[in-house]
This record gives sequence, structure tokens and C-alpha cells, in this order.
Amino acid sequence: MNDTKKIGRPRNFDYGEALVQAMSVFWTKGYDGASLRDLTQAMGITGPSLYAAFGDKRELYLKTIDHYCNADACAPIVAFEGEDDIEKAIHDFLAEVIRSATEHASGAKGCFLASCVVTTVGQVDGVAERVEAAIDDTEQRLVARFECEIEKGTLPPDFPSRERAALLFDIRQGYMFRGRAGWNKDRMQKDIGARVRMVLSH
Amino acid sequence: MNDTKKIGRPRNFDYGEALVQAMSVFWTKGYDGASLRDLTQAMGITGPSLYAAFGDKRELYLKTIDHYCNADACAPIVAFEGEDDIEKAIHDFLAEVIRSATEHASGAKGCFLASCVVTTVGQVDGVAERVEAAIDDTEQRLVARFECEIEKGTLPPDFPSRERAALLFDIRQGYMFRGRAGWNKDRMQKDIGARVRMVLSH
DNA sequence: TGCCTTATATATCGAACGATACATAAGCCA
DNA sequence: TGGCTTATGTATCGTTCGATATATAAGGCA
Repeated sequence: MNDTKKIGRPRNFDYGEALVQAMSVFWTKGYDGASLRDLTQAMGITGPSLYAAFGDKRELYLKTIDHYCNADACAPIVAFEGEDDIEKAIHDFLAEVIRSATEHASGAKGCFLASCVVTTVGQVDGVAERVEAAIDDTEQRLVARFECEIEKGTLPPDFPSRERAALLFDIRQGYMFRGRAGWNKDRMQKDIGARVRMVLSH
Repeated sequence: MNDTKKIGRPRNFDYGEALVQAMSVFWTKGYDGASLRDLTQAMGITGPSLYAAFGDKRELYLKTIDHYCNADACAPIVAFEGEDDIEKAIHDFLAEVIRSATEHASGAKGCFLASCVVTTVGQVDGVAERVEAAIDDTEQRLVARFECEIEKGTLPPDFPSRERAALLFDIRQGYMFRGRAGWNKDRMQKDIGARVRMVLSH
């Protein structure tokens, strides 16, 4: 969009990359726990550069949230939408949930929104609206996937899409919690089969 | 136990009450967000009194966690165990989950462990073990309740107790998340019926 | 080449942080 | 009552917090 502007000295860091690093710090340490030193160090820039490019700490935080929401960074949903066979799609969704709940890319575990951002709803202005919108968007995408299967005839017309979308959502929350608490992959993966069956049962 | 000790000047504050107030502050503001000023003010004591009675901030935090776990402070589980009829018990469990997810006693919403403490697992030593133990304890209590129904004959012998206990656990997590994000009671309560049926279906 | 704009680097600001030193007060026990 | 122990109140410690003032460097444009 405005990547053609060229007035003034150019930055010598990548805006998006710095934002991702900032998100990783917030994800790992939380909003209050992430100090400006932590942030500038991880982003590879100095304090004044941070303030010039992103505003203050809170604005930077909101920008990381928006980036997470817009970048399709939620792997489970991407997996769910990317697989044609609905049963496999649910399986992949759950597998991806468990993976992201246990693996820690750069120390960050779970879902940025569900595990980290949500705790700052009452504390940081601007967070509440974003989280609520993200939940609605997530559930809507899950519902849409089921509705699509109904149209294809793979699922019966009376399949309770909304109810099962909510179920997927809840299961994700449960695994995120368990993952944060230290449960390992194997312990969670054992239940995948039964859970797929539950989601599709009628 | 040692409430009969009488050497030295007695405190002029209630230990347990102060602990509850501290928990409320952590619950609302998070570990890092809760300053010593917030804590001492809510507890009604001065800094030195806090340090003498509870140790430093981290030890106080761990004590609030232990208190929460030992005091049967998780209302949904208490409700689930207190109702004889299993269908009603599940209904009450869900209703209580929704209530605690939306109402805010002294500003604290959701589950202290699931919504607040869990975010400090990698940050504060001693938290991880406690959260993992709490999850195991919760699931075990849910399972035990189902097993009890099987023995009574109310549920079939092949009822998947563990699977459904995990489901209740996950649903709780989902509602806690939604509540934190600002969903209101009514929006959640509509689904209770369907969810009870899902938990008991076979 | 100067001029304007924007980014960088250094140094540091006042405020709030977690945590204590010190002197005093309150109850038990000899 | 005098000594012991523990809690309280005041005042303040050194550190780190988030955030900036200032001066310099880098590029586009005239």
C-alpha cells in the first residue's frame, strides 16, 4: 500500500518481523511481564525506534493482536479448513491443537489469544473488542465448514453445526489449558479418535 | 493445629481473610500486574506485615493457589458433586460454570487457575506442579462422579466416564474463555440443554 | 550541494517497583 | 515488673519500569 514512500531515512529493521518478535515476547511473558527491555532486545531495535514505529507499549500490544488475527496464525483452524474429508479435517484440527498446545515455537505455547491475550481483557483498553471479535470469527468459520458438508450431503441436513462448532472450540480450550500445565503430546493424542467420533455423532 | 501459639505480639488481621483478598487481586490483575501496593491495600496490612506473614510476593502467590485448591473454591465441581440426579448435576455444573464465568465477585471472573494462574506456569517457580495436580484432581473427581452413577445403575456399564469427564472439563474452559471475552449469561445458557444431552449420550 | 524528513544512538528522566532497616508496641512468661 | 518474642508503622533502600530529550546519521528532492 504505502511501501513506496521514501521520504526520510529508511528503517534498518523489518516492521513485520519485529512485530512477530514482539508478539512472541508477549506470548511468553504476558503483557505486564514483558518489559521494554525484553521487547527491544527481541525485536533488535532500540527504545526510541520502537516508540517511533509502533507507539507505546499498549499500542504495540494491540498491533501484535491484530497481526495474529489477520495472519491466519491459528494453525488448527487453517488445518480444519484445508482438508476436504470432514472426518480427517476434524482429526487434523485436533492434532494441530495438540501440537500447538505442547510445542513451543520460541517459547510460546498454546493460543496467543486464548492463553495470553484474554487475561488482559479488563486491564488493557482495546483488547476486549478484539478478543470477542476473534471468538465470533473462529466459531463462524467452524460452523461454515460444517454447513458446507451439509450442502455436499456428507452430513445430514439436521446436523447441529453450531453446537459442534462450539464443541470444537471448547475442546481446543481444554487442550490449550492442559498443554500449558505441562501435559505431553502422547497423553492427549490417545483421545483423538473418540473425540472425532463425538463431534460427528448424530 | 497451631492456633494455640501465643508467644509474641498477636496479629491484628485475619490470615485467611487477607489471603483471600490477595487472591482476588492476583485474579483480577494477574501476577505481574498485581503490585505490592495493590496487595497490601486490599489485604489491609502494611508491607512488612505481608512479608512477615506470607514471605515475598511469589510465596504469597503460591499460598493463594494452594488456598484456592484446598478450599473447594471451584463452585462448578462442588455443584456437580452435590446433586444426586446426574442429569441435574450436569445441568448445575454448567449453570455454575456460566455463572462464575460471567459474574465477577470483586472483579474476578472465570476460574482462578484456568484463567489466571495458568499464564504464569513458565514464569513463576512452583506454579506448574500445582496446576497440573489441580487438573488431575478435577478430572478425577468428575470421573468418580460418573463411575458412581454406573455402580448405581443409572448409567450403563460401558459409559465412557473418562471421556465425558474430559468433555465437561473442556466445556468449562470454553465458557471461561467466552466469559472473559465479554459474552453474557443468556447467550451461553441457551446451549445448556443440548450440552447436557451430549455429555450423557451413548 | 544544501535542505527537509525520518530513523537511529546515547543518555537519562520521574515514577513505581519489590523488598527492608529501624524503632516501637503488644502480649506471654518468669 | 522486666525480659522475651513477634507484629506493626514509618521511612526508605536500590532497581527497574515505561517513556523521552537531544544530537547525529541516512536518504530523497530541489
